Amino acid sequence: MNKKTSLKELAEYLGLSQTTVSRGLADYPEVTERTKTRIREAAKTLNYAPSSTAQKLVHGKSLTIGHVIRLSDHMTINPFYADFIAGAGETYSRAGYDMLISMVAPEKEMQTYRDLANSQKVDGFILSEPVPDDPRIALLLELAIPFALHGRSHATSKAEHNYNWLDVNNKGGFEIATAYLLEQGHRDIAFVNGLEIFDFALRRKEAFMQTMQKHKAPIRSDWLFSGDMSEHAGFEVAQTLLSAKDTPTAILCSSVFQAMGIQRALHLHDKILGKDVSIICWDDCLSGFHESTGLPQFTSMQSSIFEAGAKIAHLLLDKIENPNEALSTHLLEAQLVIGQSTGKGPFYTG
Amino acid sequence: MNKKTSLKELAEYLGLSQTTVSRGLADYPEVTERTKTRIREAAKTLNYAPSSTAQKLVHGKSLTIGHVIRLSDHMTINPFYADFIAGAGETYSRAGYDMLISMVAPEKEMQTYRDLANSQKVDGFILSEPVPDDPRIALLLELAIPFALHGRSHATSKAEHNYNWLDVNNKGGFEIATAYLLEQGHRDIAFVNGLEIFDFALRRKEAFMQTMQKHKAPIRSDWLFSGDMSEHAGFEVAQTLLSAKDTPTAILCSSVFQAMGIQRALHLHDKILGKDVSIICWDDCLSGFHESTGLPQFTSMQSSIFEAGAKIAHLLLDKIENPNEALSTHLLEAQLVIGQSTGKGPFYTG
DNA sequence: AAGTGAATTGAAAGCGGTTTCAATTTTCAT
DNA sequence: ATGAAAATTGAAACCGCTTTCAATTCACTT
Repeated sequence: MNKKTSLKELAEYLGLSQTTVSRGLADYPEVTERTKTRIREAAKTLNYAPSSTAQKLVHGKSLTIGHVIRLSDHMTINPFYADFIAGAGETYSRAGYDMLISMVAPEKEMQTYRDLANSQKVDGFILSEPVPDDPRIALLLELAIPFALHGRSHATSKAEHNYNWLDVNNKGGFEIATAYLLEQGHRDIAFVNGLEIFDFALRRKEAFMQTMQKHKAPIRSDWLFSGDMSEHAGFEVAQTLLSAKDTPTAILCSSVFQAMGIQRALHLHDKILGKDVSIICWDDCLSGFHESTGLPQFTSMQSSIFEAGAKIAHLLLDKIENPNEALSTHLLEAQLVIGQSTGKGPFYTG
Repeated sequence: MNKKTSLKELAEYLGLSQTTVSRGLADYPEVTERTKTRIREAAKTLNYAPSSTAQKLVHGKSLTIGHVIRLSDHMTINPFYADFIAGAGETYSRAGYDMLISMVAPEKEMQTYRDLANSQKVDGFILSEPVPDDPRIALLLELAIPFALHGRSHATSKAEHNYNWLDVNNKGGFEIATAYLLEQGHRDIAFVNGLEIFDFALRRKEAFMQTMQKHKAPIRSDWLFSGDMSEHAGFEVAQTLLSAKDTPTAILCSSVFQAMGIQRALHLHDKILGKDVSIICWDDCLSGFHESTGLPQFTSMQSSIFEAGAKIAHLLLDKIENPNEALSTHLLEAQLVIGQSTGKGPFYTG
């Protein structure tokens, strides 16, 4: 239980002043190379490392980025978030920043942002899964703390958009997906969305509706679903769809999980995926789901959420280190990747 | 861009000393209720909150727990870890601790532990996914920093076991699972393990082998697999199994993902799950996979990894706050939950 | 040898709090 | 009113580091 050595002790041990030792360790030019070496060696033998707390205090920055994660009713964390965070975390550590993660019940969420900002535990935040007029945005603008938004938040009032954001082109992506299904000869397409309180889900819906209309394809309101992006939710929706007397020939859905649930239901109803029913899903490229080996199972719009995390971390760090620079925003494009879950529809005109 | 108010400013504003104000905010008994109220109100109007950095410095603790996550080759994060962290994080915030997550490439892992400990950024660590003779354990014991281990690490040398651990009873769980399959009349059972470098995988294998032997059931070495706990890995294994001329009637596997991959292969081979082939899998109760609604799809050994996270966080905080107390260890039991993936085998003797 | 500018080094202030210990004010019995 | 005890308050030290600014040492020129 060796108590940590302090700078003072190290300086005494060396017979130097704290000043010189501090400078030597920080590689200041005015310290002789000879003394620097002495200092470094002594630091090594005494196992000295500066207290980051003390450094933070003197520099007035926490060098820490906050991620507040709202635990849902079931006290769980969105699996996509893990990959997102991995991407961000990698960038932080490269830049010398730490990542502080706070998991809180929904009702404490706002206060958590307040506390973290006021007590200066973090220099900035990353916000995820925005809803329109997201209250967190208003709060953080009020607190005047830097942040970056993963996604976009439609603001009804002409509130300032004084923050960096990064989003994937949800609308463009689902336009491509819908158009692809139509081109392949599908007209009876069901749409299984995420929860339509979130900005991304609203954009995806817009894309589906507009593309269907543009191509004069019928939109059946009983084929529009919105819910959890879980396997179970996908299964339930598909059960409903497949039990009706007329069924769609294609389904556009919002997550790989939903797609898997739909697939399970298809098997139950003896339908063949990619033949009787085609599926396109949004794929955030969650790790461990489809190894790079092997053909992708589902035709999907792919976009790496890991990469999104890394990029948005950069956006935030830029903002923190150059607060007065122009805003930067970033729109990632999703790729249509043809898998085994889509085939020609009844209206195909080669 | 209101600069943060400091204690000094608040004191001046109130015409009091910093001492009194600090005490007032900390609710010391020697401060009159009247002044306390004054102080609190002033703090609110000036929007004052103490700098956590300064507090940490004076108290000599960081009130932060470190989780170091090794990013694998594919720069991804184990999805189970998300739930585990959610459980731990919840406990931390309840106890006034923060969670610092560091994502690092494998080669930097050890140095990261060193740096975090030496710079006193964290008061302790949680270690996950131990291997036998885990080098991290040796390191942290040497650094004399508290930690708790999620899992166990078989130590060949009689190294000190001077740390708290929490594990789920992997061996007991798979004994139950194997025995259940045997009781149901299965003898030709394949075993699909996780990577057998990890402690938990070794224990599970031991359980399978011993239980099979005890029941005089044949163990076929070409039916023993070890690999990633991914959907893809499960699929590949099942493809191999089902393409051979004789196939097992049951498969015991290590994760829900593997089970799903196996299920996919079964469909491809026109085998019916729970009838032609039974599956039992280990289920860490990952969020979003099976909602509480609906029957569980797979027969499985269930254990909540969220709960494990919460419990081990307590173990660690205890250790930090009472360093000299006796060690505590905890073994969670997994529950056998009968789902739709198991049925009677050919040797069933009702 | 003296003087000058450059290269090193160190004392002390400061970052923003907490806490010890002494000083001041109140309270209350005499 | 007076003094002692109790209740409040505050000055200053301290946590461990960085950095300003002044002091010292050194290298060279004249």
